[in-house]
Amino acid sequence: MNKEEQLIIGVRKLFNQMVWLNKQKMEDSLKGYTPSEVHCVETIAKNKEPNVTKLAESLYMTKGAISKLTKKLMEKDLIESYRKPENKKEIYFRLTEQGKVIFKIHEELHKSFQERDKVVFEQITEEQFDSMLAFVKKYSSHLDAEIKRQGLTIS
Amino acid sequence: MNKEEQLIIGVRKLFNQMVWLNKQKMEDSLKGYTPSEVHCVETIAKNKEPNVTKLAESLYMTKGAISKLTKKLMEKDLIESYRKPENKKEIYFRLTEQGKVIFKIHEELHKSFQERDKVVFEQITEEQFDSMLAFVKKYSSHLDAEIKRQGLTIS
DNA sequence: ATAGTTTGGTTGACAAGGAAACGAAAAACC
DNA sequence: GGTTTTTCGTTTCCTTGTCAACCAAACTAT
Repeated sequence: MNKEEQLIIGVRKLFNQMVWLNKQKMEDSLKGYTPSEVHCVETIAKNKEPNVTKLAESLYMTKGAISKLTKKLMEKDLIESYRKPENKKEIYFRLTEQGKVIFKIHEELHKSFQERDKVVFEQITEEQFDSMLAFVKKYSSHLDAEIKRQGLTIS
Repeated sequence: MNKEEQLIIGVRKLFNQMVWLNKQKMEDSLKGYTPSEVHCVETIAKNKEPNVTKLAESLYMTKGAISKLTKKLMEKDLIESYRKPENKKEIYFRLTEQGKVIFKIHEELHKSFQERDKVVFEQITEEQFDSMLAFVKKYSSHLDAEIKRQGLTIS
């Protein structure tokens, strides 16, 4: 097995572990809200003027899925929708007060994950860190180009 | 946003892109087989004497999911099950000839992904490569320890 | 030996998400 | 302006995977 493969497999495993482990924590602190709901709240908080299509792209989910997810989040009163007077087609979302609370808790949780994993990050140099960041960014835009090249879009 | 967060978010995005892009390719070359089916075939091929529980741990899925997935793969005649004479409880799996064909195609596909992404890997030094590998490995075992520490198991 | 415990696997009810078809609004084109 | 095309969001149907209850085999301890 060559190094490229090793790295990909390693990252996949790491990713799975993270999802698995964090899910448990999330279920404790944020009972009643699923990971994707929380993730959606987070994305709405961090994007400006997100609509269904934008959310679908950010979350790598289909528009249909987002449509249902946002509906559920509105029923749970975490987000609300609004429109712009000049456009009767697009629907935008923003957090409610309750949604902001959830977002805050989620942020705290992430800080605790960082605290938990601090030891790992302490062991690498600033240069290593930067080179990884650069690599990930480069790889990501390479794939973005590749996705575009194939005329693919999210959903 | 600090660097740790940036890196995690970057990796998550990268991961999503990869899944998204590769899924399209897979659907072309391996029509009739879903990504998880193929992934399961791959895992059966690469592990020695895999049973339901082992597969669940490797694939980060529940035993129930594996039970159904393997059943489907047996119906599609990609894998077959066998037992050991001294143990009437555990069920092991191995590839059929047809399964080996699928596995082979999947391997080729992966090579083509590597070819596609070669440019990205060419831009980094051997040292950078190794340091990333070491980092991922370290992080992974840190999380493994954390998972164990919490008395969590897969399913 | 046998009672209790743990481990391996299956099942059924349920929820999340994808695919495709659809209607309505907007944009593009003449 | 009217027509076609594209874009945006929703809905329905279906698949996949989780959860939790369950059974059977294996292990443990007395």
